[in-house]
Amino acid sequence: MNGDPVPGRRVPDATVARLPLYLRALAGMAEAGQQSTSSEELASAIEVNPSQVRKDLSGLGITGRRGVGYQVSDLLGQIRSELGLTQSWPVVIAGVGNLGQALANYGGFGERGFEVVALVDADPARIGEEVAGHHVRDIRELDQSARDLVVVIGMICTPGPVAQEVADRMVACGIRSILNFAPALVSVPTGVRVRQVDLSVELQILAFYEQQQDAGDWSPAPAKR
Amino acid sequence: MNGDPVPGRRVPDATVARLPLYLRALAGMAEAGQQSTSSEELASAIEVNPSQVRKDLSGLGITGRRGVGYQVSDLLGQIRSELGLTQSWPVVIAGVGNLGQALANYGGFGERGFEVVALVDADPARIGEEVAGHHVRDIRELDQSARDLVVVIGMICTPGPVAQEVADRMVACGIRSILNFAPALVSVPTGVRVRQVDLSVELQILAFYEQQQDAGDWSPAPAKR
DNA sequence: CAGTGTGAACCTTTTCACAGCA
DNA sequence: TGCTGTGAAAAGGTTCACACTG
Repeated sequence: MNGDPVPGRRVPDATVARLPLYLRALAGMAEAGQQSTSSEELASAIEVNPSQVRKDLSGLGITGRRGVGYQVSDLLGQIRSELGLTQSWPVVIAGVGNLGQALANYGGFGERGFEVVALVDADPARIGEEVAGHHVRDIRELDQSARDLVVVIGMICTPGPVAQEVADRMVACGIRSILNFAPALVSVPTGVRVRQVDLSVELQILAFYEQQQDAGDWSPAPAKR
Repeated sequence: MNGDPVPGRRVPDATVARLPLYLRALAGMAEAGQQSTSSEELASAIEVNPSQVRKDLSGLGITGRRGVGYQVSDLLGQIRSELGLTQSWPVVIAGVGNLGQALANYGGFGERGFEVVALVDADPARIGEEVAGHHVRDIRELDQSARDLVVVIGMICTPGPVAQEVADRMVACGIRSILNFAPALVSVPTGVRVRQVDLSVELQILAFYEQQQDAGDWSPAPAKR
């Protein structure tokens, strides 16, 4: 199945971004008891071209059977292993406002091997509160918590202005991957990865296309993501 | 009318995706009382190449002064108008679980011209509740609400399995842009736009790169500044 | 001069087309 | 026969280099 003898080399970023989508589609098929699938079925499930699917998979060294397709269970295992989801990843959330609480309670993480193990905040009123089965701790204990729990992934759910400070603190205690929901860019030393998720950015992009439609009538609606 | 290589205005998707980032950077500058800026400053604020900035702007027909730079206030106005943020967009949220509530309370939308005007849910226990200053209404009244309030943007914050059903309902009442937070792809007729935001996808991508580092030899990955 | 505007080179990603194999 | 695997072409996006101008 895997334990990959490391087939090709570097996986294109665009492929990496699609792996979670394949995973979701495959999980659905497996749950429905489906045994095998095709590049065409996968492609339509995630809305890309079938050759794209074949390129992605073959680039990972994953191979199907010609004339037949891919084995759902194999594929599931291989992609899961490629994404590093065979282990469980402890995660810390900084900032337990509305968004932080929502994420702490969000079931989708656990299902995929991410376990929220600590919540921290700077607001004294919040410290000690119980959220999603955890005590909220003082952010100044982050160092302690992160090391104790071997956390390497942190999520920032604070207001924008303090995001950088929180990120620095995370980096200082050995966190190497940060998912930043605060509406501010944070900068980190090389070797640390940041992904930015700004909810209002997505809305603004929708507004752009909405307004395009109103303004000048383009004949064919692209309909692309 | 003709679907040909139109000389005028076709903004590349990649540019559109950067506009909200420019906007945020510019808003910060304006707030700090800064009068003018350069492609270099903007570039470093959003972490792209300066020529990228000049390409983006000139592609929008926005022009600076050679040897000088761009006027912050002008630029702000032009990008805001390009994004359609001179008007206010009424938005409806379907699903008031943790995430829906967080979004309903999220300040970042209002600042940018998105106003949450209605919350709907299918759970009888939730209907009538007060969330973020709104009564939660029965999702079956969505049609009524959406038309009354001229909503064209909807956010889906329901569990995955009902997302498609909710999307269909939204489309049926005239909503043309959907931001889908549910972990499921929804399909819609052409002319309706969907953007998918899956919180666990982002985490999975981080996990991939995290694992890469652990696994392999240390051929210094670019790690782009 | 400092910093924009832009053609051309370059790189990444997607799509096409078809050979190859169960 | 049906569907994978993959070179080759096309499209899309980014970076370079430099002419140009206030």
